[in-house]
Amino acid sequence: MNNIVEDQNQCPAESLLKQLSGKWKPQIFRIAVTGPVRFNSLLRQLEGSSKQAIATALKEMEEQSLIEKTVIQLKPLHIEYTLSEKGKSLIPVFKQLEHLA
Amino acid sequence: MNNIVEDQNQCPAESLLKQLSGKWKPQIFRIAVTGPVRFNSLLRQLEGSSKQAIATALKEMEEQSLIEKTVIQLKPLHIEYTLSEKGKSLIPVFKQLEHLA
DNA sequence: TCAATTAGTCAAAAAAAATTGACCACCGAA
DNA sequence: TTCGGTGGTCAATTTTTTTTGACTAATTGA
Repeated sequence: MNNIVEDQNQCPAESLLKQLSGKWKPQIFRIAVTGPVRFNSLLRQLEGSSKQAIATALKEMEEQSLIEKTVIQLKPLHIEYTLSEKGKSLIPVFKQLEHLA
Repeated sequence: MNNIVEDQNQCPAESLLKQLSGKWKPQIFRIAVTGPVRFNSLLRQLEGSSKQAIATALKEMEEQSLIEKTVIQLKPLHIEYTLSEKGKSLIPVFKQLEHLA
């Protein structure tokens, strides 16, 4: 997924485009725009998805620093995923895409 | 690549994002912004690409109506690919992405 | 006539992405 | 103590995407 050395991107948009590519990432992003997001909640909202699908998407988005994972509580386990600053900076791009579509 | 029936997209940005996904499409798009583009010229510009790679990307972008194929001349064969209106409408999105990157 | 350029196609193989289904551990409520 | 919810992991398989390399066919310039 990630190329750091091999990508000497002549095309700046490309890397951001790649970070949002994948079957579930755009939908997760869109839901995350509205507020913090939880694993099992996503699983229920995204019909046709699976634990694995969600887990992979969240992990990659976290690695790309699009979202941040926060342990809210341990005792009854409660984890939240939130858009990072970088993630938030992509909101206008999404808005523009939605405007076009 | 295309889902028409199965995609009842809740996520409008998603389909446009998918149309620009693929290893070579963003780069081809970016070059096409600067003017009409030819097959072998792309092949030379995009290091690491191949005829097949370029052909597939161009074909899909044409199917998605992002670019238009025009036969300029037959006798010495000359074909050009140009951004369509839909393609041009994505330029601001690209600009925004480049601005962020 | 030979070489290069134009713009491709086709099939096979390799690599990457997505799906499927089993498994885990912990907590809380009934 | 069993059931449902929390948030995952792992391995195997399937599907999709990308790569590789051979092949085509017409035209132009030397």
